[in-house]
Amino acid sequence: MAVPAGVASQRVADELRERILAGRLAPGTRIIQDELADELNTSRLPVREALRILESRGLVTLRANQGARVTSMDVRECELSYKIRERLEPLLLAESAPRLSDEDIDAMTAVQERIEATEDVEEFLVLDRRLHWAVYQHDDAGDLAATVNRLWDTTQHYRRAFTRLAGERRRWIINGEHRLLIQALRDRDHTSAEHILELHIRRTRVELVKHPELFVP
Amino acid sequence: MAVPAGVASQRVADELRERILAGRLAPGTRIIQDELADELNTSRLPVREALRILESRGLVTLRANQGARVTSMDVRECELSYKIRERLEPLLLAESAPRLSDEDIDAMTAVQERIEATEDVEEFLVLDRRLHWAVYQHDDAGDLAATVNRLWDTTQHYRRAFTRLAGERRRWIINGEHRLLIQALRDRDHTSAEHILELHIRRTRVELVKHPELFVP
DNA sequence: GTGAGGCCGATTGGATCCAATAGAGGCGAG
DNA sequence: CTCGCCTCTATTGGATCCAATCGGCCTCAC
Repeated sequence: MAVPAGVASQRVADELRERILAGRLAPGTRIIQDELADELNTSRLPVREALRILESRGLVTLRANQGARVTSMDVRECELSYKIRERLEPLLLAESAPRLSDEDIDAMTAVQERIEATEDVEEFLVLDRRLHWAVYQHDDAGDLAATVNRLWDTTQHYRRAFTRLAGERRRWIINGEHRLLIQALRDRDHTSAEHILELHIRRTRVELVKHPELFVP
Repeated sequence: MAVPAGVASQRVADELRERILAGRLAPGTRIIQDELADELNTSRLPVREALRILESRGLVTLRANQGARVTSMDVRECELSYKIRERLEPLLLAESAPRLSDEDIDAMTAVQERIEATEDVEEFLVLDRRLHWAVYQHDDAGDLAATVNRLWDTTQHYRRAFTRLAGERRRWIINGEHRLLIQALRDRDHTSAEHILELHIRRTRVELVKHPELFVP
């Protein structure tokens, strides 16, 4: 079976990213080039390029002659990621919101209803991310979106751990904020939407740093 | 002569980045892997890895089977980069400023004096960047700094073009803002420093977008 | 028994070779 | 003369091979 198409290194990078984001590769895990190459039916060369790509995205950490490991963060770095998100995501919203259609906003509501219905952590993570990106979907200059995406990627593992120990109360606070955000967008009140979004991220950050035990494996 | 040390792909990436930032490779220029490999006395493999690295940094653009080109921006993308800087650099300042020593601030003043003394565009670009990074030097979580650095990198070419056509009046406005910023830092008035920095970047952005002709090569 | 030093396997880094693709230029038909 | 096809070459993408380096383990001296 020949490799179908597309640049192999991109394919490897996508696969590896997926494994990390899905939690199948924990922070600190060593990545051996040969193993990955064998599993993905390719040579080590695309794997090496993929590792460089993911290093630049912050998902893996390379050290000369010592191989690659899944990047791990401490609580300080994670907090800073959230502070960056607080400043950038409202900007992303401002770029995208004027072009949101009523149908787009209906779709957000539908996603939010599924968020409220699910009990599964993995499903929550997927849907929460989908909701945010539904808000940003009409941003046209991809650079900002790429930066923010990177922040979501590098903090995904800790967001999962945090979600696991979040109780029902916290979940409903999140849902309330999401509902407020969607309503502000529906009202075309973009300034309020920006503020709600900023507060939503800040509040999550403040809760997160109350659990430094998530960062000491 | 053997290659001294350090990972070759990093060395190639650094060299290529330097050439782009120095303006020796204009946006849109095609980069041929063989040529670069010959010039740097290495094989194409480190060059390929270097191109991946720089692609992730936004400095080069890769298209499958069509090689690499120095990334070019339109006025819209450049404006967005400045908007991002407006939000992130004050944050970077807030992280770093509390740890600035009096000597650090004296050094900034010295750099600013050199900025005011020079007539040379290249020297201005170097010193202006050095001044800003003197402000941010005590940031410890490198992720934010890396993001901002990337923004400086990708807009460097257009900053150069803009500086070339800036008259004496604009230069003195910039100098005034720099002086205000340094004074606020000296007074340990970090909130004002953040605001001055944000306004400094915003004003530059507003001026920049008045010259869309810089983006049509 | 313990610590230092050296050897060996595992793994990464780099070079060369071969295959696949895109773009340019020439050739022929209309 | 022009348009379209086709070959041919320059360049990129991928695989394999060889060299360099790191870390663990064993040995030996004290």
